[in-house]
Amino acid sequence: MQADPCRVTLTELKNNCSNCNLRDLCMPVGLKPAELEQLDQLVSARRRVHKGEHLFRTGDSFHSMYAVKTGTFKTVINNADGSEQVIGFQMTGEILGLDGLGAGQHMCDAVALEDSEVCNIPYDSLDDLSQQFHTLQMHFHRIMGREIVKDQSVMLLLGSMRAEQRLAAFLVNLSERQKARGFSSRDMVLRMTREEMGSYLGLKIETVSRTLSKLQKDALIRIEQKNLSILDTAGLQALATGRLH
Amino acid sequence: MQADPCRVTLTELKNNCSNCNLRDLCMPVGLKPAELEQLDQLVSARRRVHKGEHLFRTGDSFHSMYAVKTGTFKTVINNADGSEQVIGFQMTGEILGLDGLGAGQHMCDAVALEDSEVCNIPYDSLDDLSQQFHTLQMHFHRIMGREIVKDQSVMLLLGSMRAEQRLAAFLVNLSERQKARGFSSRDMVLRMTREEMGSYLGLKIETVSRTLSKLQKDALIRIEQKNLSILDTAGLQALATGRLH
DNA sequence: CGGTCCCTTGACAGACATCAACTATTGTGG
DNA sequence: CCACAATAGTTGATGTCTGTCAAGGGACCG
Repeated sequence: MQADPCRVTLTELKNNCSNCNLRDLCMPVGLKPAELEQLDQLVSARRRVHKGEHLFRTGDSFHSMYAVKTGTFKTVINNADGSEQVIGFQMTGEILGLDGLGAGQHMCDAVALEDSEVCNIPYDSLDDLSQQFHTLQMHFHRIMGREIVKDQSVMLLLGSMRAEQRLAAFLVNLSERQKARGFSSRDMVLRMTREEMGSYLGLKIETVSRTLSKLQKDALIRIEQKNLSILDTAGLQALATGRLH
Repeated sequence: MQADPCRVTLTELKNNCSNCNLRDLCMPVGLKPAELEQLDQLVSARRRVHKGEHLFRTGDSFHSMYAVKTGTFKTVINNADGSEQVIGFQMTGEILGLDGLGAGQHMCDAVALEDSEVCNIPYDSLDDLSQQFHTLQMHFHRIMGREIVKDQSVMLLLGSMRAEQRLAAFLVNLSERQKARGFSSRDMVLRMTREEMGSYLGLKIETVSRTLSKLQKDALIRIEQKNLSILDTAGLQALATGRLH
């Protein structure tokens, strides 16, 4: 199985990490000018992925990681029995594809939730460059470390929270990530369906719907289709961290 | 907060990865003799940790990773509301402490489940050596990639399996890891309590106990205190992968 | 040998899943 | 641009799995 180039447009636009407005969030954090220039060489191409299309699939051989330039993705694991589960949502500035490092092939599907664009980070080149620039290597390790910690906090969520708490924690997390990107932490658009939320949170779609309704009734949020407003940040946070009930 | 040397014995025994019988499982996989020798220099000290003692704690600054030489550990996350959850069990040859890479401090507690011994892998040294030996760097990345994939498969378990399936998957996983270490995949000793199992699997202790009893009633396993025998590997596997019910 | 911790089992309750019906929204082709 | 179909979301009724509460037995340790 190969990365399907069929519907995915590969745009050979030159990237420029140096000037990218994501450089404080993404790969180049803390690099010196000379190192940044090298990184620019490495991150050579961007790639457009339309809504619903795959960036990569389970089993695709691993050559590259991807930084989300614009848009949103979901990553999905396919279970042995045919069922699938969303294991993450990636937004602007976040890195996709680290799952391929272990076995040399991707272990999940990455699908665009809206028309999106990613920067290609070829692993071999990053590897080589890491050998020259210690800062880059350290930063790469830090990114992987954060990925591990992030996954573990999801394990905590799935293992020990109830539906309302899971939703609250999820929304607070999205809000914080929006804020870190300079967007409103109060109003946002949920790019995923209720079902995808549920899959990620280990809940059925009906439970997601009911719980969102309840959060709205309790005046913590206002939700209208995909448009979310957080009305009571402190209250939602308190719910998420289990300081209530 | 510092690593507490109080009760943990630091033995300055010289390690020898070259001769270690774990070298096919652990850090040195696939290294050449010259590289192995360098690794021997790096992995300088071993450390004994008695049952119930901490190898590191949440908040300890991150200097080193650890390879389990003998024994078993659990890693535990402390939630904001005081509750805690087991997020992993580490056995011989497995690496502990990768969670510290992200923020420079450990994000979980590591506790010995029996008298154990670990090899110290100082991060700075590994980092330096990785710059010299590409093989080592690649191997380190692979280890981190596997950690990420492992965590994601636990997310799958917690998000979409029912109690019986979780236990089955857990026992199958333990069995496979035992086998990879040259031990019986049929008979083993569960080093953790029912409560720790439950915490890891997102189940209460009563459910763990009941479910184990049911697996025994169905002649899939035989369990007597901490001693487990797998009677029907295929059946357990089928249950774990959801090919039944 | 006694205390503590660990485990098991039963009865009951509660949270979430399932089933079902209905509405709203999005996408498609004429 | 409208009409229709397909997809997405909401809400109610009911069922089931797991959690909670409770009691008691057994193993381990000092």
